[in-house]
Amino acid sequence: MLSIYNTLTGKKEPFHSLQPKTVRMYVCGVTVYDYCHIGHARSALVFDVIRRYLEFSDYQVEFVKNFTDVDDKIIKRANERGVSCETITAEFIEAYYQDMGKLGVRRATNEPKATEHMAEIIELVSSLIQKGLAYPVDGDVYFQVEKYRDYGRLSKRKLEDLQAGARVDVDERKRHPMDFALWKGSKPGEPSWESPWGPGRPGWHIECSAMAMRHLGETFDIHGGGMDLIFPHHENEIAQSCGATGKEFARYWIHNGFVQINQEKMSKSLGNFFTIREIFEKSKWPEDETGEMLRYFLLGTHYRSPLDFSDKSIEEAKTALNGFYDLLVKRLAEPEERTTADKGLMEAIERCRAAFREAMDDDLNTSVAIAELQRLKSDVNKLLSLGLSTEARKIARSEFRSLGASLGLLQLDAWQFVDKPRSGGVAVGLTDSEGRGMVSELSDEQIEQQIAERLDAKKKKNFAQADEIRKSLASRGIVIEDKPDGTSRWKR
RNA sequence: GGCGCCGUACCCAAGUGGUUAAGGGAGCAGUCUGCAAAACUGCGAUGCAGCGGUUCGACCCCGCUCGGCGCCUCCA
Repeated sequence: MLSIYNTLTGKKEPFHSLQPKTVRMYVCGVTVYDYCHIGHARSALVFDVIRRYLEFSDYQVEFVKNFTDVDDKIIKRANERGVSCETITAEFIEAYYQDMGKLGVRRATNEPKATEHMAEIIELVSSLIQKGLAYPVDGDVYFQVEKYRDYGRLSKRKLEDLQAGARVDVDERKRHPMDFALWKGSKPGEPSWESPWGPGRPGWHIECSAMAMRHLGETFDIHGGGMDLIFPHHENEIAQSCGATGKEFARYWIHNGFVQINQEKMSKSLGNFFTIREIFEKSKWPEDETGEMLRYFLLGTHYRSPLDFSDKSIEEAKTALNGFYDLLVKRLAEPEERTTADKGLMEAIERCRAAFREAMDDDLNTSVAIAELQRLKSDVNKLLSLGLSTEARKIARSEFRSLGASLGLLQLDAWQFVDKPRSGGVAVGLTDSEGRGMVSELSDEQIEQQIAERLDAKKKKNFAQADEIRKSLASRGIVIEDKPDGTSRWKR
């Protein structure tokens, strides 16, 4: 039974979907005016994993993630560049897909844009005015927070407390300083849509309410986003949505913790951020491996805890991943007739499966889930030396694959090599390599040739020459491992 | 000023009112090996920021102190 920490109640709660076997969830996406940084990556990844795990648990998931494509910052960027807002948003939506794709973040089942939901937004604002929860002023429309009883319920704040520390500009036209814009009258040169209050554009919060309700209904299961969205964004969404429908909006509110740099929140305003593409560009590893390293690193900490980003932590993820992929390759390279430990494998798998589920069921404890995968890795390595049949190896492989899939890990092509050995050698793809660029200069055949020469030298006890060849290959990123039977395997 | 979070070994990071405080990385020692590499085995917090309290018993509950962070404005 899955239980999830619900920001709304401040507790871990058993998860029950509204409709059996179906989960409807909405996650706040990004405002598309710039490249995404690792913080965005973490958020996207967390909800990607929640979605994957729900599917792994036999739910059908209707997953809606929006793009905010009308916003001050977009307008600003468009003006700076002298292009249209559409040009900007199209560019960064494309970049988003590229970056998240590299991280293995699957696309949501629905990815709506604010600009495509003006009718729903205007309708929602109108109904709030009708209900006396909002008021128009000079082409703007504001939500009147004092009229909504439960304002502050999500962020656990009282209106008075908010006011005391408020750093918002005093606007004479607002009835209460915390009243927020549902609709903004447009200034000349800004994108605008016709409305009962004149030409304008929606405020930030209303678009999410409108899109969520349009695609998931008035009440749905999960609403997620980064912790910084709790206030005011999600608080306002609740006020608008519940205010308009009189019904509950989202039932479970899930928020992920921040990525930090040296213990400080990573953010645009602090300037201490790394973009996703920057990390891929700087990485000395191939793209899919870098993606998985990042993913492993980001899932190594519980999703609600802060997470410090550093090069070192990424490298550590690499080392840990090597262990997994190396195991898969090993199983391939050494086919086996014996079945001595087959039974032990089944027990190990059963144990792992149960522990893995238990961990994930406990508020998505990916740290423990990964630890269980590690334990299985260790178990299998031990059993392997006792003797696992080819069939058993296949079973173990698919177990790693299926458990890994719910985290989006261990899905790399390297895995496929298990079925297709490459001329005696094995390309692992995850190894330490200096001068990776030179690797491609050596074909598999050339490498095999070198290895044959080395084995020959070894047979003649000419270890100096054998070591020389090994060294030479190593300098080109080829690592040789001698097997007990006198042959060698290699990897890049 | 208000609301909230965190402080676990060299590093990262789970966790529980009471059996050995997960797992990974690094390190050291050993098995294997011509030597390596990989794998395996062993070692590694008598203690979970500090001080009090509750309790038969606390790292886990309560209070205080110190240190770090977040939100209250746009923010994943």
